[in-house]
Amino acid sequence: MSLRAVLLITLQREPGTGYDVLQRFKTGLAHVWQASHQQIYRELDKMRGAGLLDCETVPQAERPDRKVYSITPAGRAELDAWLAAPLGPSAVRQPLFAKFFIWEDWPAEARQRELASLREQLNARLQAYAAIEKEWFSDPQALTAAQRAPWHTLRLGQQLTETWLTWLEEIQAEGE
Amino acid sequence: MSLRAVLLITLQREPGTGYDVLQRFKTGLAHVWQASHQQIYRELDKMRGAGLLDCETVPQAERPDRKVYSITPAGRAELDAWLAAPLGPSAVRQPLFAKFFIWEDWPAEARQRELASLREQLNARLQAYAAIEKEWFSDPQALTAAQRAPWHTLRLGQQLTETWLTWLEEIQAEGE
DNA sequence: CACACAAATGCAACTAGTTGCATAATGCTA
DNA sequence: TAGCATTATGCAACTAGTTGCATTTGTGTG
Repeated sequence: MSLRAVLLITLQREPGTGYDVLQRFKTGLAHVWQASHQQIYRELDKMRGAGLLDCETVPQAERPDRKVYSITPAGRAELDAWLAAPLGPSAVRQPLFAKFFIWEDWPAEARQRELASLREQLNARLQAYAAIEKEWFSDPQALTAAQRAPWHTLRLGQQLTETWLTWLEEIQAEGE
Repeated sequence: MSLRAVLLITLQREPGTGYDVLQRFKTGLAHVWQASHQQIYRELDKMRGAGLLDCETVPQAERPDRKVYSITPAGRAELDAWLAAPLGPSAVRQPLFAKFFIWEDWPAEARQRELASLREQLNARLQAYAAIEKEWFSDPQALTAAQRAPWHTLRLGQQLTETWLTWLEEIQAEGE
């Protein structure tokens, strides 16, 4: 259901194609939602079938047609209903934590590789956040309420990543 | 794949039934992995079929048989392979963040309910952590290396939850 | 010129997880 | 004594997400 809602949100802001949505998921929305192109195309088609989206096919010279989706009143209603209902708790799945539960059998070198790899991932994430911040929220003082809200989500993302990194550094220091 | 690995870990520590594993997922492993009984039973049977687990059926007077699973050498090998390979990055899916991206159309009362509900969930999580800490790690000084590792995961869980709560309080304060 | 990449879409087969229902005994509570 | 929780298992149908492959044309790189 949540992918649907995210698609409705991005398309109510501005109609677009599956490919457009994919690009938004890769840049401005990267810390909010990620999905493969296959999933996006399939879901958009299902939503059109369910009457939540309209689809206008724009032929292009010598290239595959662009299918531009826009939200319908029914889609708008579904989005409003989703906004109104608080989200349920999400399931906990922490494969890394599981490895810590079998510490005795987790070879030291594998462990060090794992933690180094995680560290890279976390640093890469911080860089991605910085890029988004620079592009969209370069002046936090000048933000309107509507811009300020998504900016808060970026801040939380950064803070969570920093919490991870601090913990990681402690663990790595202890490992020597 | 990760559910498999988590099942291998819990069963190599001590053989048990699907029901046993479910109980462990509800208590000591609650911040590591959660899965429904259906998923667990199905996966255990598939793993037995793949030769990763042995199954011994223990009949009980007037109740359904207990099926006690234990890990085989093949299962052990699969677990070792999983431990050796660093985990890939996990997909980002933050439905709450998505709601912040449509702030203009997110009614204030729905928003307040959402944040209040989240706050309860986070506080409940902290309480669950405290219960686990009390039961398993009451004396952090006296922990062996093998106990110390899972204790670290609990600490990170707590710190992440606190990061969330601090952020939430800021957002709620700003909302007035 | 060959090769890779970007723009733009899609099918098919798979794995992972959810939801609803069902069974069957025991023990506890109103 | 009726109803509910616990112990213990499972099927069937569903939704969600992944992986591998395939098409067509332009544009840039070595």
